[in-house]
This record gives sequence, structure tokens and C-alpha cells, in this order.
Amino acid sequence: MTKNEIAEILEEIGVLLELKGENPFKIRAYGSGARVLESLESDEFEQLVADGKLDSVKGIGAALAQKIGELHETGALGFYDKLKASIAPGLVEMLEVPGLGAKKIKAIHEKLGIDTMEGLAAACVDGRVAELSGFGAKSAAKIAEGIKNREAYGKRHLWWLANEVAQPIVAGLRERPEVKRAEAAGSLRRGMETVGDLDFIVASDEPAPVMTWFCELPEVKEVTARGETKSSVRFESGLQADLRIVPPGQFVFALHHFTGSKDHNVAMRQRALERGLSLSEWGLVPADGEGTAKEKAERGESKEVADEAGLFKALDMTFVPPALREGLGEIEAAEAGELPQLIEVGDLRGAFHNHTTASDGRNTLAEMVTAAEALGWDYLGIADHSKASFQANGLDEERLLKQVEEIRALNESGRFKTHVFAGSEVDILTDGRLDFADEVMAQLDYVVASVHNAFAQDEDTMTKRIIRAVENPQVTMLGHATGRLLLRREPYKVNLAKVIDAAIANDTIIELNASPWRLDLDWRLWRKAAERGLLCAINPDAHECDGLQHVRAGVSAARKGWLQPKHVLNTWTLEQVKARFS
DNA sequence: GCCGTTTTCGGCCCGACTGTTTTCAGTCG
Repeated sequence: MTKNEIAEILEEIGVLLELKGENPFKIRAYGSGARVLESLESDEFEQLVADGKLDSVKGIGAALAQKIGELHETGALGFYDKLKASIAPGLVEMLEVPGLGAKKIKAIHEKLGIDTMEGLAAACVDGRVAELSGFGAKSAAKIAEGIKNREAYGKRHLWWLANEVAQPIVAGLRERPEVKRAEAAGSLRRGMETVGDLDFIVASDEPAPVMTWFCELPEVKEVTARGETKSSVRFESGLQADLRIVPPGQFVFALHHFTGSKDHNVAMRQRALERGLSLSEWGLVPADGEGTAKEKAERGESKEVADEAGLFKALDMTFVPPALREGLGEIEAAEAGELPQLIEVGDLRGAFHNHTTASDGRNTLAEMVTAAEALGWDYLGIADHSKASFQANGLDEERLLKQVEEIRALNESGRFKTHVFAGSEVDILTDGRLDFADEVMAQLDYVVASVHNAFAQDEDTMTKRIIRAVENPQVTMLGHATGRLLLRREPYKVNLAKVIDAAIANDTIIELNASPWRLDLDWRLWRKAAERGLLCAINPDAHECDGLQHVRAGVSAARKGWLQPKHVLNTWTLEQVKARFS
């Protein structure tokens, strides 16, 4: 069993233990164990298992190491099977209903004997739920509504689309006279590829009108909670948004707290406690003394900080960019002053892997170059599909070579400041051969090799297929390494550790496909791969002019992968890229 | 279940809001 499959099971065990009413810290241990596992590279993981040293990894102790080992070796775990058999799947499903947690589900199950969603819906209607102690008519109605909408409510949302909703709201908040500062926090601010909901943090001494403005936004479908300092609303799309309004002096602490991640916050609080301080959204206050953190903050006992850099400094750390706050070593690096200077959108001088109307793009070559020039880019790579992608109107040799001529002529015409590289997104055929002969590809500036069919191949076949392409000297870079479509399609089965090894050995680039639906190769793999010498290209995979903007999503993911400008081909100068491609 | 150089036991981050309660448990982040 692979490490990611094992991580999923650990995650599930955590959920099942929750429904059993287990110790919350034990539950957390399974969840964080799963995340630690996901962050390990496959070969590193294999080595640790082989050496019996899994428990040397922080967050994995003897018990988890034993269970992981068993799953890895046998593909099964008695403890997990028994646990799973003891809990009806309907109870697990109920956790998706807003307002229902483990304790309430347990009560519903034990007192009413209900273990399916249908049974629960019926009991909400006929009044049985409302009669339970701790429940009432309102809870029953809320649960019934939640069941009806659980598909829309439960799902996550693409970072890109959530950001498009969030930014106008931040701008609107900042325009209000009562608002001193406003930011979107949460996983959106950390740049996670998908987000569950939006979190807005506002500094104001006069919260009431701001709260009213927010709850009455035209796109709000439902106000699910409304208090003096916090409200929650739900939009038509099912996306939920929280607004928290705090006094200006507490803004930085609230922003940090609600940016998370949970793992990062836990580590930060522990760090504060080691210094005799208590960190919360209210402030950084002495751990001892009378009252709650909130009361201490209100008495003015909190350290004062102007911005998040000041907060980190108070804990003897350098500023940790939100992208890195995942509890994956950023605390230690910030303490040692060893955080990387992360890549920024402004570092990009161009991008590769873009399409035109010659294959399945919506804009012509000239229109795409115009758009690139408007972005101030020094170069733009065109890589239309090859003939095997007939569904995408892929180019055959004749059309390809004609396009190359067209590009060369455009460069010579001096019409654009932006230089155009002539490339192709060449299909990797099912056996790893490429869709064009070497002598055809040799006439191009560069080649992106991508898999577009036979996704169902077994891992070994797919891995060999991709490695064969990566080893081809004509291949400049590997396109969307796993073929995943976020929230829509699972990645195909491939041993990425072996692919990364082959790419490093053959000096082949792997792209970070910046399409918000792909973000592939995943950010979790980049840190170690780049440290080992893998070069990245942030490729928008644009199918229209606006698509070039997707590099922003790519940079956001690259930052989460600790990438610096030097790790990314598109930060190179035109001359450097030309030299690389020659 | 994890962790640790004041600890191998006893901690483990902290607060807002809701709905059901008459002081708080559950949920959520």
C-alpha cells in the first residue's frame, strides 16, 4: 500500500474514533500523522519503513509506526477493519451536515437507533430529533436543511474561483469608513489549491454597520450565524464566508490566528508557552496571572505588534509567509533564519506551454503575444497539441512546421517586444514513444511531453511510459505530471519518486501546471525535489489570453512548495532561456 | 496517540456563536 493510501486510512481512523467518542488528542494524533506522511517523499518513506525508523519522524510514534508498517506490508490493518465494522457508514456521512458533530451523532444513534441519512431526515420531520435532550425544533430544522444541501455545502471550492469571490469583498470592506484594515485569511490566504470557506478579518471600533453590510451583500443566500463580532453567511454556490471584526489593536493576532493552519497555530502557541506567553486571536499575553487571554488583552497586557512580522519577532522568529504556514518545518526554519526568499509573480519573465487557435485555444498567436507583452513578459512559449490529441485539434507535422515558420517570422518582424518560443505539447503515446519523430522535434525550440490518454494504465506501465518520455533528449519538460483535475478527476497512477529521479538524472524540467484546476505537480512534492536539483517551469497552460493570468495560481502553489526564483525556469532572462533551449 | 534536557506521566491552543438551557455543551475554526 502506498503512503498516500495509508495517510487516507489514518485520516479515516481519526474520523471513526471521533464518532466513538475517543480522546480528542488521540484523534488529532491520527490526523497529524496522516499529514506528516503525505509530506514525506515516497522513497524517503520506503527507506524509513525498511529501516524500521518511521517513529523517528516527528508526529509518528510507536503505535502509528506499527500500524503504518502493517498497512504498508499487508495492505490491511485489523484495528482499522474492526473499527470500521463497528460504525455504520451513515454515521460518518452525518459529519458532513453542518451543526452535527460526533457527540450529537452519537446521541441520535444511541437514543433513536438511527444510522442512515434517510432515517435522520425522517426523524427531523416527525419530531423525534426535536425531543432529544440537547436538541430542539431549531436544531431539527437546521439538520433537515443541512441534509438537503449537503452536497453543495460540503464540497470544497477551487482556490482561483474562491479568490474571485473574496477579493471584491475585501475591497468593499476596505472602502467602508468604519474599517481600518481588512484581509481575507484562512486557507485562501495560505494559497491552498482548494478552500472550504472564506474568512474575512476586519479591524474596526464600530462593527455593527460593517456586519450589516456584510450580511446584506447581494450574493448572500442565507445568514447562518450573526453576532456582534462574528457572522457567517452562505452564498448561492454553497460557499460559506465568515466575517470577524476585532478592535484594531488585535487585528494582527486575529489575522494570524485565522490564517492558520491549525498545525502551524498549535506549534506557535506551544512556542509562546515556552516563553511564558499565551498566544490567541486576542493577543500575546503572559501565560500566568488572572483571567482569560481575552481579559488580559483588554487590560492592555498583550505585546503590541504593528504587523505579523512583529508577532513572529516577539517569538524570536523571522516572518513566515502565509504560504508556508502548514506546520511542515517553517517554525524551525524561521527560528534559524533559514526561510527561503520565495518566488513572486513579479519574478516571472514569461511562460511556456500555451495554446492558440491552431489547436484548441481560443485566441490567435498574435493575440496571445499581445497579451504576454501587456504583462511585460520577455518571452512566451507556444506549445499547441500534437496530432494524437485529435479531440483537441492537434497539429500534424505539416501544420506544426508551418506554425514554427510563422513564429520565426513574427519574431523577425519586430512587431512585439516579447520573443516567442516555438514549441509543442507532444503526446506521450501509450508505450512512452512520442507523437513526433525526433527530427521533427529537433526543429522546435522546446518540447512539453504530456499524457492525454490511457489514464487507466497500471502504475508500473504508466511510470515506465512517462520515464521513457522524460529520458528522450528532445523532451525539454514534462507536462502535468499526474493528470489530476482538482475536485473532478483523480491523478493517474504513477510512481512520482521514480519520475522525479529520472527527470533529475536526464536534466529534464517538470512543469508546475498553473491551471487552477491542475496545479500539477502538487506543491507538497516540490520542496524536496527542488533541493535535489529538479528544475521547475510554471506553465499557465493558457487556452486564451486571460489564461496567462493563471501563472498567479502557479506561483502561489510554487511558494507553498518553498520554491525560490532560482528553481524556476521562467525567472531566467531571455538569453539564458535561449541558451538552455539551444 | 505523541512528546520530553525542569517531565516517561500528564499534559496536549483557545474563543465565538447557537440552541438549549437557566449555567452550559456542542460545534466550528
